[in-house]
Amino acid sequence: MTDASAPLVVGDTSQRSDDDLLAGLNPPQLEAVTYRGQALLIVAGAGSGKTSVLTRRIASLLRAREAWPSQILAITFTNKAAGEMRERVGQLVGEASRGMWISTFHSACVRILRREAQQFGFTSAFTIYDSGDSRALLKRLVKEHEADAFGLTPAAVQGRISKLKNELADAESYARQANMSDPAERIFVEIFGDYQRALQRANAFDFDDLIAQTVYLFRAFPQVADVYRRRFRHILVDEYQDTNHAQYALIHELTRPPVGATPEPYADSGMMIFEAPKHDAIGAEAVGAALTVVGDSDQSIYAFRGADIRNISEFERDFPGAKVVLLEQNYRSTQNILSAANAVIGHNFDRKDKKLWTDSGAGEKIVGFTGYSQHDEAQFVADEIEVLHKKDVPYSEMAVFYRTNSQSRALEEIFIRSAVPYKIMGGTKFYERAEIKDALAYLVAIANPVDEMAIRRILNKPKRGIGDVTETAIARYAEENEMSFRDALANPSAMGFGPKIQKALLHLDEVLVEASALMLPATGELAPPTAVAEGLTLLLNKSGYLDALRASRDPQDEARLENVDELVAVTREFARNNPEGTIIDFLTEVALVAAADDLDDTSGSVSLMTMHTAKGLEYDSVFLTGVEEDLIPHRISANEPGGPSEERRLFYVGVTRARKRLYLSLAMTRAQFGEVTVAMPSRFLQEIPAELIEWRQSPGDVNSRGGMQSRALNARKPGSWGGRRSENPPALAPRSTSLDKFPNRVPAKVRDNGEMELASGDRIRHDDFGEGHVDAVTGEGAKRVAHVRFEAVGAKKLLIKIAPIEKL
DNA sequence: CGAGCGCCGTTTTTT
DNA sequence: ACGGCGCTCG
Repeated sequence: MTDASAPLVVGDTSQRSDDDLLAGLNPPQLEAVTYRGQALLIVAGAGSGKTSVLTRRIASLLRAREAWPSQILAITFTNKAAGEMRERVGQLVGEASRGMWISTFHSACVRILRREAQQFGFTSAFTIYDSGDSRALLKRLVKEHEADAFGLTPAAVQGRISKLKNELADAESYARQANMSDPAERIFVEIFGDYQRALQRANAFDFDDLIAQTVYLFRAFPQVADVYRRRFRHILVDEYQDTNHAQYALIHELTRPPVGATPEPYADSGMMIFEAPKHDAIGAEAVGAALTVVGDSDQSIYAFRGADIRNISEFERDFPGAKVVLLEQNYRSTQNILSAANAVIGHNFDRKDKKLWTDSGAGEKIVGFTGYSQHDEAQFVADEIEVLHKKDVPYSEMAVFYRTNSQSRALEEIFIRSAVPYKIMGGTKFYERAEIKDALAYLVAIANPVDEMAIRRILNKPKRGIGDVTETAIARYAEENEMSFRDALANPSAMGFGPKIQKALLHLDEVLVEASALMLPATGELAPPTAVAEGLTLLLNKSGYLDALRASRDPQDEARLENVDELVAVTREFARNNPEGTIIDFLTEVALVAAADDLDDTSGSVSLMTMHTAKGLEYDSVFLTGVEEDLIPHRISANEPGGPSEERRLFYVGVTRARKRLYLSLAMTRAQFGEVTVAMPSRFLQEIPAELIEWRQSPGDVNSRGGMQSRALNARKPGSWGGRRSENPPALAPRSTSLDKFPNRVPAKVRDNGEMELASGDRIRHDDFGEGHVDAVTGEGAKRVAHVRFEAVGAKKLLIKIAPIEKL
C-alpha cells in the first residue's frame, strides 16, 4: 500500500492562501467547497461544476491540513471518473494527492475485502464473478433443482438474488420470512442458499456481494470496522442519487463513530493510522467521519438495479443538521439545450422544482431529423458528423447516444461505410467475449485454484476430448475425497479414465503448475512486473489454446486470435502502469471495468454509447438517436411504477450531456426481431417547446411526402422494405399535411379525466406510481385533490382532473 | 465426444 | 435476423 507514504506538500504551498482554489466560484459553489461540518448535501444540477467543486473541496481539506490524504475516501461512479478526480486533485495539491482512496464503491470494497477476507472464510485471492459468471453458476443450480418447471429461469433467479443482496437480505434471512408453502418459493430459497455456498467454496464474490459482504463484515466485526472508521475522516460520495440500500448502509457504517476504545497507531492489517493534525479537532475519536454527498435526483436512472432515490431525498433526515447547497447555474450547455432539458424534466411531478440556467447565451437551435428507417437516420448522423468535422469539431468531441445497445448496430454499419471513425463504449464488452473469458479463466485458475467454475471452463478449451462425462466424474471424485476440483484433476489415474483423457488432464495440470511457479512467487518474493503477461502467454501457448485458434478455419477465429493478443497487450500495459501489480490486481482491475472506462480516450473517434453510459460525460455535440415511443420511453418501462419518470430522467441526462449542439433524431420505421415496425415520435419531443427545435425533416414531412428516399446505402437489401415495394408501406400512407405538421400532432394525449369521481376507499392505478388506495378527497371542481397511499411509493397528493390515473 | 442442424428467444438500462 | 442452445447422429 502506498497510502499516505507521500509527504504533504510543504513550504509555501501550505501557507499560500486558497485564492486559486476559490477563484471563479459562484456563491453556492464557494459554500460547497468551504463548508465544514459533519454532513453536507450538494444538490448539483447537470453541468453545474460539481466535479470542480468536489476536487477543490478535497484540495482545500488537504491544503488546510484538515486531513491527511489517507483520511479521505472519495467514491465516484466509474473508475474513469476516479482517475480524473485523482488527477485534478493532484494538479491542485501535487504529491499530497497520493494515498487518497478515490474509487468506485466496488473497487473500494474489493480493497477492503482483500485485506479482511480471511476474517470470514475467504482468502485474499478471491475471484470476482461478473454477471455472466454468476449466471453460469445459477444455470447449473437451476438445472439441478429442476426449477425451470416453476418458472424460475436463471435470469429471473439472478435478478431476484441481486435485488435481495442490494437490500442486504441474505439467503438465511430471506428464508426465514419466505412463504415456504409455495414450492417455487421454496426452490428459490434452496437455490439462493446453494448459490451462496458455491460462491463461498469457490472463494468468490459476485458484484452485489462486494458491497453487501463488506457491510456484513463491518457489522460482524466491529473492531475491523473501527479500523476504517478511524482511518477515513472525510467521505465524499458522488452520484449519490444512484446509491442502493447496501451502499447507503456501507456509508452509514463508515461514518459511524468508532466503537472500540483503543485507538492504535497501527492497525492489525498493517494499515497506518495517522494522528490528526494537532491544531484541529478532527482527531477526536468519538466523532464519525464527515460526509459529503453530491447528487441530483433528476439524474437518478438506476432504480432498476436498486438505486433508492430516498437516499438523497431523505438525506437531511438521515443526517440531522446536514447542510444543503444547491448548484443550479450551468456552465456546460447553451440556454436552448437547458430550456429543452428543463421543459422535459418539468413533466415529472413529484420533484422539487429546479431549473438550470446559464448566462452564456441561447446558442444554436436543437436540430431535429426524422429518417425513414434507422439506416436513414444513421446516415443523417454520419453526414452531420462529417459536416461538423469539417467545421473543426474533433471527432472526440462528438457522441451518439441510444437507449438500447442493439441500436448501435445500424449506426455502426453506416459509420463504417461512411468512414466515420468511432468507438463503442460498453456494448458487448471486450471482457465478455468468450475467448477473453477463456483466457481470464486460465488466470483465475492460477490465482484462485479453488474456483471450480474457472477450472471447469478451461477443462476442454482448447478441445482435449474431455466432455461432460469426464467433467462430472472429476467433480464427483473431488467431492467424495473432499478435495478441490483442481486437485482431483491432477491425479486422473485414480479415476479410471482412458489413456487419452489421462494424458490430456496431466498435461493441463503441468501447464497450470508451471504457470503458477512463474506467477505466484514464494512468500516474501516479489514477482517481476512482467509475470502476468508472461504467465498468460505461457498458459495460452502451452495449453494449445492459441494453436487451436490458429489452426481453425472458422473465419471468426482470426478475430478471436486478435482479441486474445489484445488481452496480452493489456497485461503488458498493466505491468507498465503497475510495476508491483500481481495477477490478482490484474484480475480485479479487469473485473471492475465499467462501460465508460474506456482505455484510450484520445483516440480521435466519435463515441457511441447508451444513455446510461453517458451519465457524467459531456461532449461538444451530441446526437440522441431513436427518440421514439417504446424506445425512449422504453416499452418495458411503461408498466413499471416509476418507469416513465425514470425514462424521462434518462432522456434528460442525455440532453444535458451536450455543450453546444444537440441533435434529436428518430426513424419512422425500425426493424426489430427481423420485422419492420412503424415507430412513433417520443412523447419527450412533444415536451420540448417547438421553437427550440429546427427540424431538418420532421415526422410530419416524412409522412406527408409519403416516404423519403432512403439515404442509407444498405436500405435496399432484398427482404427489407426497399426492394420489393414501390408503393409506401400502408401504415405510412400520406395524410393531410397541415394538420400533421409535427409538434401538435403526435402522441400528445392531453390528459383530462373529466368528472372522474373518486372517494375515500377507492383503489386507483397511476401511470408512474402504480396502485394505491385513496385516503381522502379534498377541493372542488377542477381542483379536486386525491390523497393517495401508493404501495410502491407511499403517500402522494394528486390533481384528480389531470393525473395519469385510472379507477380500479 | 463432437459436429451439425433446427428452434427459440431476444432487446432496457450496468457495477 | 441472429446467435445460442439443445438435440441427434456419426
